[in-house]
Amino acid sequence: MSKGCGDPLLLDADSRPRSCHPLGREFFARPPRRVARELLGKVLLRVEDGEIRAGRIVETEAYLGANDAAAHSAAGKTARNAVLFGPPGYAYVYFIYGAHYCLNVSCEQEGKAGGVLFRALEPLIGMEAMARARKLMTHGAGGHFAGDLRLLTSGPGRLAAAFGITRLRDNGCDLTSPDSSLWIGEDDFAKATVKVGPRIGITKAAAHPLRFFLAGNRFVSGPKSWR
DNA sequence: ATATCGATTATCT
DNA sequence: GATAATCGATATG
Repeated sequence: MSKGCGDPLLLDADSRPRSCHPLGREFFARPPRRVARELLGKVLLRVEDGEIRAGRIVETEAYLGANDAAAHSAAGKTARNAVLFGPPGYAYVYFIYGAHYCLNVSCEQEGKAGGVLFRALEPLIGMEAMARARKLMTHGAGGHFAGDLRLLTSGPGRLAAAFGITRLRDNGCDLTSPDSSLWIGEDDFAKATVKVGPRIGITKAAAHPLRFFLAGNRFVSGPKSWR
């Protein structure tokens, strides 16, 4: 039983999230370790053609700029990773394994690299659109996704696909502005216990405990033994 | 339930 | 030319 399931966002007449307000730039202008931990329980929103997709952030990883061999920014600024060196609160989207996009948010002040990878969300709103974007809609289900909701947003590649995130569209997007198609909000969610462990899928600097997740949440990625 | 493996391409050496 | 902050399919216990 995951916490947060019965914590719906209230929507006003414009279908805009009412009880959810954007996180300010200063939230992200801090060390990635801190931002990664505090992002747990916050909400990622995609607003497109008046339609909303939203998910509770339940798993993140911190990447520490120059002091972290596993970070994309470790070897210095390039065209690909430039957003990580820019001002805080912007989307860094990269393409990996010839197949998947992954979403990060820039941290620290401009000039200092650092970021947080979004690893898993608990779906709140727009599961049908997420299933469509993931190409998981089954025939004859009457527009309702009947499969396991974990297939939508449990994993960095999956959540990016579910939210229609691509580098072309979203790299450099301001995640602190509700006028953006993609932004991060805060509601009255009471955060559950946070757990920490080593990051996933990396070879360099693999031992550091920089993966954060909500204890026992079923939407945390990977096998049960990781939750 | 856990393990292994192939796919596929942007980016960097 | 090698590598990668992943996923889904398949095999095996």
